[in-house]
Amino acid sequence: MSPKTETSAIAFRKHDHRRCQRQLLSEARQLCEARKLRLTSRRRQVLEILLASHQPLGAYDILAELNRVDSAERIAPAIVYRALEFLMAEGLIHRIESRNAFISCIHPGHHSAAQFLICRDCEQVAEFENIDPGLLSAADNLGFAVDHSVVEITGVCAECQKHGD
Amino acid sequence: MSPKTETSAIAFRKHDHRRCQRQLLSEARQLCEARKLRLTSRRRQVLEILLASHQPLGAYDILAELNRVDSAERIAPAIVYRALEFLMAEGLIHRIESRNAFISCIHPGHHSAAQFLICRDCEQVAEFENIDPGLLSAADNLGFAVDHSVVEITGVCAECQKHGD
DNA sequence: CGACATAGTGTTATATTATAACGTAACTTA
DNA sequence: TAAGTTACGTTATAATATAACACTATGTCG
Repeated sequence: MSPKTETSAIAFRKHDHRRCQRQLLSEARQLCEARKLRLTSRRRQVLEILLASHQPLGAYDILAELNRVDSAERIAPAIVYRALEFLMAEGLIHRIESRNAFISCIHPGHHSAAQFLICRDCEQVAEFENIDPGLLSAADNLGFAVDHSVVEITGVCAECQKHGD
Repeated sequence: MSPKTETSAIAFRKHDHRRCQRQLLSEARQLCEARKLRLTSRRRQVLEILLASHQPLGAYDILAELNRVDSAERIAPAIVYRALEFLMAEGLIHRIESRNAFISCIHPGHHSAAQFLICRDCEQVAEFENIDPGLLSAADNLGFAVDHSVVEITGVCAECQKHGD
């Protein structure tokens, strides 16, 4: 396994997730500061909810979590979608199209193409950077100008295979 | 441009679409016959609507088209979704996750992984077969068992670049 | 043929995901 | 502090998808 794979597939490896979480939040703060953007408390709340795991959450799951934590409020969907829009625009989270869900990015702010391996059993998601050069060269041969890529591979991770489905 | 690319990127090339359409419908019929499956008239209608172009259509677009063509009926969403489910299971169409839409498959019945280049201007979609070997080998190194892949690259095709956006 | 089993369809209702529109609050900067 | 801008809150609704159940068509075996 290459060092690159080690970093990318952190979701599928035991790691100190508290530290992972703190690290990513701190990178997000720095990034917003550098870009003169406001990581408001709503945006931070939504990011923190996503940073809590390497699993994708639906917008309404995030909404439920916000409403659970601060049970005095009754937050509406638009609020969550707006925070998600901001976080995606800044490369702090990704949308998993095949699940209508969102996940924290492990390389915050890199706008490069991401690829995901999604375990359908434990729902952990590993993120990789950089898209298939073969496909890119096919696009290039066609004169196709690439903008955005969605690469989502679903399957069963090694751990879940061990435990049986 | 390789011969493979020529075939795959048919959507981005001038071609006799009538013939393309007839050919794919006939392949679908043969495939269902071979598999002892019923290509009922509903299923055929939905397939034909998708075969009419190399553009993805939403389930509700298909529904509207069914209701337009046979204005006596008032068809419900479930009917369309059921036909789509059958056609996907048999590899006659694909779902484009990044658009919540469906498109006819140009290699009917091959259950192999498909990859798409989607023009955000003309909405034509080119389909390629076989997934990035680099990503597959990363999956393999992790002991990740791949089931299903979603590879959707959005951009602007050569023709639309010429015409300016 | 006729009774049964199964697969497909039609219908109603509802769940899930996402956005539009508009007013208010908070921050920023002169 | 006033004006401009950005973000938030609220209400309503749009767009996408599925569940549940009754009815119909098709196949099949006695």
